[in-house]
Amino acid sequence: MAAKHSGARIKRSQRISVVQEPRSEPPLSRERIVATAVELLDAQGLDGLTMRRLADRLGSGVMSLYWHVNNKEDVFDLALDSVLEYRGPPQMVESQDWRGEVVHMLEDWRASMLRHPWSASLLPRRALGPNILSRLELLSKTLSGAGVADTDLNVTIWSLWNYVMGATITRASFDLSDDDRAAAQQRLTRLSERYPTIERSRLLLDSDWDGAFRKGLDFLLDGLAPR
Amino acid sequence: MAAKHSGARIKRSQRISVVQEPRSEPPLSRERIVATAVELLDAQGLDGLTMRRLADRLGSGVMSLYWHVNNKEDVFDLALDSVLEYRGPPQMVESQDWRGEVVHMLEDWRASMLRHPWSASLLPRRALGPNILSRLELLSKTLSGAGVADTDLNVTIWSLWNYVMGATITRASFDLSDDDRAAAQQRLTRLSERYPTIERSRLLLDSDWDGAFRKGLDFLLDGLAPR
DNA sequence: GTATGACTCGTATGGTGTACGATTCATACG
DNA sequence: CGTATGAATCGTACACCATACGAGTCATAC
Repeated sequence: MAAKHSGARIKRSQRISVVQEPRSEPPLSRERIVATAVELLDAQGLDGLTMRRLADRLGSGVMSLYWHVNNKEDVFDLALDSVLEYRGPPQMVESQDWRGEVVHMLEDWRASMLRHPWSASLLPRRALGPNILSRLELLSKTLSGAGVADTDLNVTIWSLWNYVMGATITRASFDLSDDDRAAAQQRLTRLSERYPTIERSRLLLDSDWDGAFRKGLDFLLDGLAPR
Repeated sequence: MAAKHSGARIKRSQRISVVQEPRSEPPLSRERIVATAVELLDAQGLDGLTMRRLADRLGSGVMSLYWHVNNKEDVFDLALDSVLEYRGPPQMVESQDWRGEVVHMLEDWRASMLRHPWSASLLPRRALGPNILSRLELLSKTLSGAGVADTDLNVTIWSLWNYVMGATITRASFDLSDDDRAAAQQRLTRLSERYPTIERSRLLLDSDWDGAFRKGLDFLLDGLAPR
């Protein structure tokens, strides 16, 4: 069999099918599959994506998907990276506000993942796609330009990565289950003699996630800032 | 049907079975199931745990498990929390080194999860069990006692949580696939014109995970330290 | 006209979680 | 001594899953 994905995709002339019943669907393509997979993931979560449902939504047979895609993991990888594109900071001017740029990129990163809550928990488990690598490259360049020593660069980047990933995965998980969180806090209140401090601070009910993310990020950057 | 788990477990008198073929296995119990599930997860990973394999390893029928456990999610929850117990800092003396205590607990937490690499990616997706709540309680108490203002307490705790979770999930995932990482870096080298900075710093090959964790944690604590 | 290769799809296989009902057996009570 | 009760075990069955395989369709190139 020839290589299935030879790079260039051949344009198909419009279909003048007479024998088959008319099918309004456009032809399958990797792009359509990925876009539909993202829809499905957004609607039904990680477990909601099955090849059958994906094919149904595309109006195609299940096995047709495998022409455009190696396997289900492929679908995950492509959907994930398609959601992580970064368009850069708003203003065109060459800003010297490195800290602002870093914060903007990281907040945008987190927002992108929260728009597709399945993506956060997927990212660490899959290979790094081009869009996420671009983000890391930009982060490296900015920090390096801001004076972070080469010997500290990797630690700095991984610290920021860790913080963003932890924050977003946690937020995305807890967000899915407001009831669970209320139940957890209730359980906690019943056990307040065992966990008095986190009960008192209402740790699990604190819902200003965005503010907490920003504040913690500021603290972290304080610690990381070029000395 | 009566409640299946009524708290106290009835001791069974020893089996003097004559009719059945002798079975060396001890009777099923929640504890045995959880312990075996941890074994299986350690050996085969998250996807390796199936109710059938679990029953096989226990020498029991699949459906017998459901007497002791509600469903597969239950098994995950119980296995997860069983792995997160904390025994406290080594010395008995009432230490005033709050920072040392925090670092010790967080490093132990990370180490516990890395001993069972499936646990890290599971933790944010499941409800918080008693052992992890105890860790949070201890963290809260220590920080509060160290002078962190009540208004900053939640942000501080979540920042540490985020950092630890992100670091451990990432480490556990990358650890599973050394080949993948080498392949990724090779791919990166081929694309070094697109990602020059992270190529130069060999971001993906830096393998001093423990040192990086500790250094980043120090930076973070610098930022969080009571001002 | 016919050969090629891009593309689609039906069927089949071996896996999954778990609902349901039958069965075994130790104990409690007449 | 029954016999009734409920804990515990397990076989079977169902619906769903990813995907291997091979057969089919169709536009185009020669």
